[in-house]
Amino acid sequence: MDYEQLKTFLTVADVKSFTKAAELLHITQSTVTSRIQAIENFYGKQLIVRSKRGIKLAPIGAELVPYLQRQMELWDKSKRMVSEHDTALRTITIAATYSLWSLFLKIGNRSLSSHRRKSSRWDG
Amino acid sequence: MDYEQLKTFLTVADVKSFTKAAELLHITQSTVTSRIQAIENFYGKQLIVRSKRGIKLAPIGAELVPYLQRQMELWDKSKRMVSEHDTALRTITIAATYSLWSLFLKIGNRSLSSHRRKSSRWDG
DNA sequence: TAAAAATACTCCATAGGTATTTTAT
DNA sequence: ATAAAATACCTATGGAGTATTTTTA
Repeated sequence: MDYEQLKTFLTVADVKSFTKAAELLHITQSTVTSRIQAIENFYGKQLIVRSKRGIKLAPIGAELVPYLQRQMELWDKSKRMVSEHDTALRTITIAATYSLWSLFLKIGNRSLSSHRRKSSRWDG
Repeated sequence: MDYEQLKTFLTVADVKSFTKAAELLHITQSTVTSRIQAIENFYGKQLIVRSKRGIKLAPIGAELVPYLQRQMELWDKSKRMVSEHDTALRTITIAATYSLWSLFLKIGNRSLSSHRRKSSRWDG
């Protein structure tokens, strides 16, 4: 399970729709489906119940959400730590919880550009 | 970044060797190299300094470790939650920290068998 | 040399897309 | 007919291995 899959799961859990989540995340619905399947395979259990009238979280899925939110927060925090490490600015930590997840999504994720190093290793 | 990459990074950070980490994790050294590179790409920064006499954590890498340990704990906790969800047993939570990481590795990770469901979706 | 990490290369699995199908309203 | 999720299919990327190379002790 990776970062994108986790984000997708939390979004689906929040908006209770695969299609809606896909729009918010700017990916296709089929990608949402496969990411959710990937997470369900990771845990070896169905986390989301697809029923006649829309979807809902399975009990274990609901139980999982706060843990995964916390994990997501840590992930983002660590990303922020790294990206702000050399900017001497000590910025205010935004203590948003992922319960207002969809708001966050509208703000958008500033994509951490994958700046790769050119210099040779072994150069300590 | 995913679970395996994170585990690999923490192992390398612990044993301060790619080769040793590879043995502990039962993967090849080249896989360790590429997983570390993947994490460094994720964060967009070098986390491990390869120097003349072995490797060491870059400052930001060291700063990151406790956060990533916490994240790993949450990950494992969530896996345990799910796998123990239907066994009525309320077992004792093992509150091991990942500072004794290599000990854990010797015990080995019981692989969560990827038990996939056959029944059709849409059957709520 | 010997040991450790990086790299080149290959193979295969997975991820993500488009288009289509299934299911229910 | 509409809407939502699943599936089939294709392509491209990435992951993991083996073997080799580079670098330093």
